[in-house]
Amino acid sequence: MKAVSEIRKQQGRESRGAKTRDEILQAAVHIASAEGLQGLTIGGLADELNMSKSGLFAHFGSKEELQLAVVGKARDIFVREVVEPAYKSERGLVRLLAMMDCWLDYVGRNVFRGGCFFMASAIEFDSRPGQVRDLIAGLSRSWLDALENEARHAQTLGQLDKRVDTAQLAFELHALGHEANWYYNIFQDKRAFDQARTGVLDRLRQGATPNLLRSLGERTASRQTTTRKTKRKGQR
Amino acid sequence: MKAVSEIRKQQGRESRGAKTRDEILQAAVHIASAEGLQGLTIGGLADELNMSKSGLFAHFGSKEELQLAVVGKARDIFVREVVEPAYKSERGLVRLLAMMDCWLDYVGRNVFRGGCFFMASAIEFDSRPGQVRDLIAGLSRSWLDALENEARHAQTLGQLDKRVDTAQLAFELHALGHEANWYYNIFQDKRAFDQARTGVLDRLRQGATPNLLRSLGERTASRQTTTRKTKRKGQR
DNA sequence: GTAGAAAGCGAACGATCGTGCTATGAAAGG
DNA sequence: CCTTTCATAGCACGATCGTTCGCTTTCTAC
Repeated sequence: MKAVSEIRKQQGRESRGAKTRDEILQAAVHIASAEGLQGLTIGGLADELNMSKSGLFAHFGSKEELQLAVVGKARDIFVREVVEPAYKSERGLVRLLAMMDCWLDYVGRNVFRGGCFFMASAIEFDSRPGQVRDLIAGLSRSWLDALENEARHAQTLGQLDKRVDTAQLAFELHALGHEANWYYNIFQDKRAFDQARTGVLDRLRQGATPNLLRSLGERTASRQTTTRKTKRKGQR
Repeated sequence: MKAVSEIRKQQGRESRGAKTRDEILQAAVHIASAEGLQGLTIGGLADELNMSKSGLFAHFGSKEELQLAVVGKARDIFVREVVEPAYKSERGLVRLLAMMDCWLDYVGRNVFRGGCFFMASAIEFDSRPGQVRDLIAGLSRSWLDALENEARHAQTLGQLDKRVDTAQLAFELHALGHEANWYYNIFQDKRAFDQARTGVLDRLRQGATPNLLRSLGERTASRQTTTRKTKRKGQR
């Protein structure tokens, strides 16, 4: 009978197996973000954790199952580090801005060793059919939809001009986030985040209704209608 | 003496070795764009070309050398398919727009099987120090600089407002290109290109001087100050 | 035509890949 | 305490990785 272990699970107390499984995934997610989900190797992962290959393997049964679990773990981390903090802000344009801010922050904090996990794995698996690809695509879609959703809500609140195409806005905001991650990781240059934030504010300002423009203006330095020159801080 | 083969080389006629080497790289570049530069395997590449592993290997001497050659070949293709066509346009904003157009076009034409080669390999190698990474970073930088350069030239021509931060503009245009590639490959949805082009035009329109605005307006459908709703064509 | 260089092939190397099978230790239930 | 279950370890497998070496074929220079 497994009644006790079931109860423990419900109480949040993890069984021994679930605990090491989580430790495995914790390490795996960082390796995968740097080396890729394919470059993540069972032997290498076992070494890093001082475990036997077979003992680790038994937790998943196949490499694909491990990859799926890793993606799931990465999603949990993304939710904890980005989604939840952003969702503390009030709904509407403020939350949309918070979502972008938290996202850029999470990239800059190197939450994953090798940059945003989902961007890396999306590109790695985009031409490799299978469950892993589908899962990644679904999660990417969710985040994109969340951005668009919040933009639409901002419209119903009268904070965003109703003529704005929210799908287009979400696409462009998402593009700025992606570019920041790419630029930061390939050039090791934190200016990427300044530029991304500048772009985000510009996009939002462009569609904001006049009364909201003032409140947004208070949060940041003023900016003329054309893109402002940012002083080069010369960060490597 | 190798005088004759030297002369042949100068005449553009390739030696036998150089010819097969080129065929190898041609195939390698497509595999690498889909499977990654690490997923590109010498045995698999040899199979695809009906060659022996060792015969193929002899052309490069090491896998890293092969990877470097593949990146070089990808650069040649990028120059032929994107840079040269765009550089036929007159300098200034027109050429800047052409650069973005050719770039998006090249992604949509699936010039590389697995999407834009450089985006994939940049993300794959961004946390993997070595010559390959450095080469990719350098080429990425060049393209970004080319965009900024053209924007600056547009300023000297009086086509672009001098207050525009050209680095910021290049960053945002580049972001739209990257996002289009990402979106198209992960969602198999060509609407990515419409959205990217909409964004590009919006960015350029935002910084263009009044007299140029008219000529740009002739090239495309008119568009109010806020982002216009694009009808969903429901592709795939 | 013949010598020598260049190009390509086949077999094999040690390492590492994912994946089984079996044994052993720890924990849990009765 | 005994038994059953679960977590982990050890070992070995076939496949494939990058790489080496020696041999054969093909081309080129004189």
